[in-house]
Amino acid sequence: MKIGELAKATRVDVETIRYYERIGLLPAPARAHNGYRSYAQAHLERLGFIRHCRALDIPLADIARLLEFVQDPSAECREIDQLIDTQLARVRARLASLQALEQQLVMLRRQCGAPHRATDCGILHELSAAAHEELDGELTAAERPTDGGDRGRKART
Amino acid sequence: MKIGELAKATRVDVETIRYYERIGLLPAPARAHNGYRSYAQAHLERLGFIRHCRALDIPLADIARLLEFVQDPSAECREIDQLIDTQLARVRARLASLQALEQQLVMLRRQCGAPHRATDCGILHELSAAAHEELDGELTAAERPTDGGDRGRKART
DNA sequence: TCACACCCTGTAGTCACTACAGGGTCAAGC
DNA sequence: GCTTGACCCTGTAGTGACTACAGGGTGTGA
Repeated sequence: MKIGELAKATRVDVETIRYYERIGLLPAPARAHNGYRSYAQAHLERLGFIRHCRALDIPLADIARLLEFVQDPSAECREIDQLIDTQLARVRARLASLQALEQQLVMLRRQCGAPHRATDCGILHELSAAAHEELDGELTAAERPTDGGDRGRKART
Repeated sequence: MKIGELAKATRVDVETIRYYERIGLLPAPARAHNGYRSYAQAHLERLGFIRHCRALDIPLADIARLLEFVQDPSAECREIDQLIDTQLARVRARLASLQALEQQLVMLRRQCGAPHRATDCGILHELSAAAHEELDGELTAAERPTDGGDRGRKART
């Protein structure tokens, strides 16, 4: 099947499929006479696996590890458990952080109700007030944006 | 104060401060005779504001908007409310998504308890089984990784 | 003087995509 | 046969919010 067909079958974007191939997550398929990629059933299954993992927010590096286990019948299940446990911990940490965030946003939102000027806006006052209490640890569970924390973080070894 | 001092005072990384200056979020400060940046109190306050917003996961573009309101005393509070409401909605959507994710991971984790081989791993079977039920909409609330959804997404206009 | 912490600019990399440029292929319709 | 639009290709760059590094300058205490 051609890449567009695979994309439709798995609901993974064509460009994402090519990206996965480029980074080695998905093996390069055979090519038709016209240079088009020609995917087999194994590719469909593998991409489905990948997609399922992505839906669980599992990082690509971990997915690669899981795929290794799929290929290695002698591997121990323990590591797989650990991967899922790690992911579960990540999700839970993020959940806790977001719950704290929500609370803070709700409280912040309460600072402003009736229409008035920006100068009188409780939200801005609250956000600005924080600047003076910075070292008092006012930002507790939301001390750092944990969501974007990995954006620029380099795992260089 | 020098950049390192500002970084320490606000707990924002030196490189992040320079990044904020580069993108215009933080005005360029005066320079000492040796070319070093020399920050005033206003910078400290502004950066504190920014940091507080970041801690609330507010995107930089929205923070820039909020900062405009701080500078514009005649602006209406309504837009500030909307920004916070939008962010609150984002956080809540993400919370819902993560909660669904957690449930799925918990159930997935249950597929595996006792030590055994990867071939017998219920987790792998479950992740692989999804590949055959792809079009049945098994991936519900976690249909797409919503967290990374903005990673490659381009808001090109 | 030396060593080390800090500072500078500019560039590139992280993560997981996503978009685009420029060009080729295929098939249906005219 | 020609046109058109969908699909395909490779290679490159951009997204958002950082983060790291190269190469070089400054300041200060020992």
